Amino acid sequence: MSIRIKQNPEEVVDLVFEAILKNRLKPGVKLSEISFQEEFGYSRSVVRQGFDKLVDSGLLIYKKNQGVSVAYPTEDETKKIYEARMAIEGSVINILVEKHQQNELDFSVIDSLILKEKGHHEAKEFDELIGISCHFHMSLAELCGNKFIVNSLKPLIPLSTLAATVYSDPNSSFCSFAEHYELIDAVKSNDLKKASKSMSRHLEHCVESLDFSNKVIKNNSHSHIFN
Amino acid sequence: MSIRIKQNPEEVVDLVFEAILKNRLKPGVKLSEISFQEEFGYSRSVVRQGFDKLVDSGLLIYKKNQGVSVAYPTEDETKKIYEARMAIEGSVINILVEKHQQNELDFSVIDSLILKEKGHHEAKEFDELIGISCHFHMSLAELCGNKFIVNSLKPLIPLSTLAATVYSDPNSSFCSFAEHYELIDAVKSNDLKKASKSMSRHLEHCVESLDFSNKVIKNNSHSHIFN
DNA sequence: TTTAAATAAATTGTTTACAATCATTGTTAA
DNA sequence: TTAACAATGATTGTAAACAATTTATTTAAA
Repeated sequence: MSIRIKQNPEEVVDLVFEAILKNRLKPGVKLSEISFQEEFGYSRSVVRQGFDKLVDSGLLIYKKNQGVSVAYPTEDETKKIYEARMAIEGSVINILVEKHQQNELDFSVIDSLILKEKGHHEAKEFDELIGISCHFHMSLAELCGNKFIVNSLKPLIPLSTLAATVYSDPNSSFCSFAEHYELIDAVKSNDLKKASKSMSRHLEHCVESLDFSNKVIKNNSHSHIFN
Repeated sequence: MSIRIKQNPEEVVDLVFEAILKNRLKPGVKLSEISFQEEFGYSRSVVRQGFDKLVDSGLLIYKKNQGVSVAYPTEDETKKIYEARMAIEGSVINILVEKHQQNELDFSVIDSLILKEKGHHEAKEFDELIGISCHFHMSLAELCGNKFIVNSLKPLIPLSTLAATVYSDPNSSFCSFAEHYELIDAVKSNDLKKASKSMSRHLEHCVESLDFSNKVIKNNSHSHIFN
C-alpha cells in the first residue's frame, strides 16, 4: 500500500460539499485553513484553493482577513435560490420530456434513487433522506447530458440544504419522496404539462415547508470540524 | 496620486472576461502566468487565483503542468452552450414578463443598450456589436434581481462569443440587434408567448448563423497577450 | 466591577524559493 | 533525412516563510 499525498483541491471541495449535503456541516460555522490542514492532511495552499472554489459557488462566505464560513442563507436569499432552481429545473424537465419522447433516456440511476428514498422514508431515516433527495435533483440535471446545465444547478442544491437546516419546520416534510415519484412518472408518460406542473409545485412545497420565523442553529463552536 | 498595488484576483478575471467579449483574446491561445505578471503587474499568485476562477467558469481550459488556455468550444459544446442558455434565458423571460405585469421593471439600462446597438449597427461597426450584444443578454438576467440566475448565465455568454469567433460565418449576421428589439417589445407589451418565442428563435438563429464546417483561427503565437 | 488600553496569540494575505513537470532544442545513430 | 534519445530551458506545482490583520488575553485605570 502506497502512501498517497493529498494535494487535490477538488477533494477539499467534495469534502465540504458532501458534508453540507449530509447536514454534518452547519450553516454559519467558520472553517479555518489550519484546522482543515490538521484534520485532513492537505497543505494550507491546497485547502485555500478548495475554499476559493467553494466561495465562488456561494457555499462558503468569505470576509477579508476573517476567512470563510458556511453560508447562512437569509429568507430573501432562500426564496431566490428556489426561484433560480425553478428557472433551471423547469427547463430540465422540458429537455427530459423531449429526450424521452425520442427514447434517449436511461432512468436506471433515477429509479434506484427513488427506491433508496422509499426505503429510508419507510424506515423513517429522515436525515439520510435529505442527501439522497439532493442527488435526485442533480441526477435529473445530469440526465440532460449537458454539463453547462449541471454546473448551473450544482451550487443551488447544497444551498437549499443549508436553507432547510436553518428554517426547517419539524412539523412539515421537506422535499417529499412522493412528489419525486409523481414527477418521474409524468416524465415517463411523456406528459410535459403534468411534469412541469409537478416540478413547480414540488419546489413551491419545499419553500412552503420552511418556517422563516424560526431560525434554528447558530453553533460556531466546534472541537472537530464536522460533527 | 498614490501608487496602487494590484493584487485583486477579480481584476484578472475581468481583464480576461472583457478581452474575450471584445474578441481581443482568441480561442485556444495559451496564457502563461509569468507573461501575465510581466504584462499587467499582478504577482503570480494573484494571476493564478484569477486563472483558477476562470477555469471553474469554463472560459479557460486547464491542463495539469501545462497551464491554461482560452477555451475552444467544439461544435457539440457550442450547441450545448446554447441549449443551456435557452434553459436559463427562457426562464428569465418568464420572470421578466411577470415582473413587468406588476410594474416592477426599470428598462433604462436595456433601452440604452438597444440604442447603442442601433448606433453601431447603422455605423456598421460590427466588432463593437458583439460585446454590447453580450451585455444586453446579461442585463436581461440582471433585471430579474436574482444573483443566482445571473451567476448561472455569466460563464455562458463569453463562451458563446468564443464559439462565434471559431465558427463565425461572415455571410450571416450573429445575434442581430433587430431581434433584441423585438424581444424587448414583446416583454413591454406583456405578451409572454411572443416574448418566449422571440427568445428561443433568437438563440436558434445565433446557432444557425454559425458555420461548423469552417473553423477559423488557431493563432497561438503572440508577442503581447491580447491583440 | 467595568471599561479601556496594551500586549500576546492566532489566523489570514502574499511573496518567495524550491521541486516537479513539460516543451524545446540539440545530438547521435539508423 | 528522419527518428529516437538526451540535455536544456521554461513553466507550473507546492510548500514554507514572512507580513498584515484580526481576535483573545492581560493589565491598568475609572
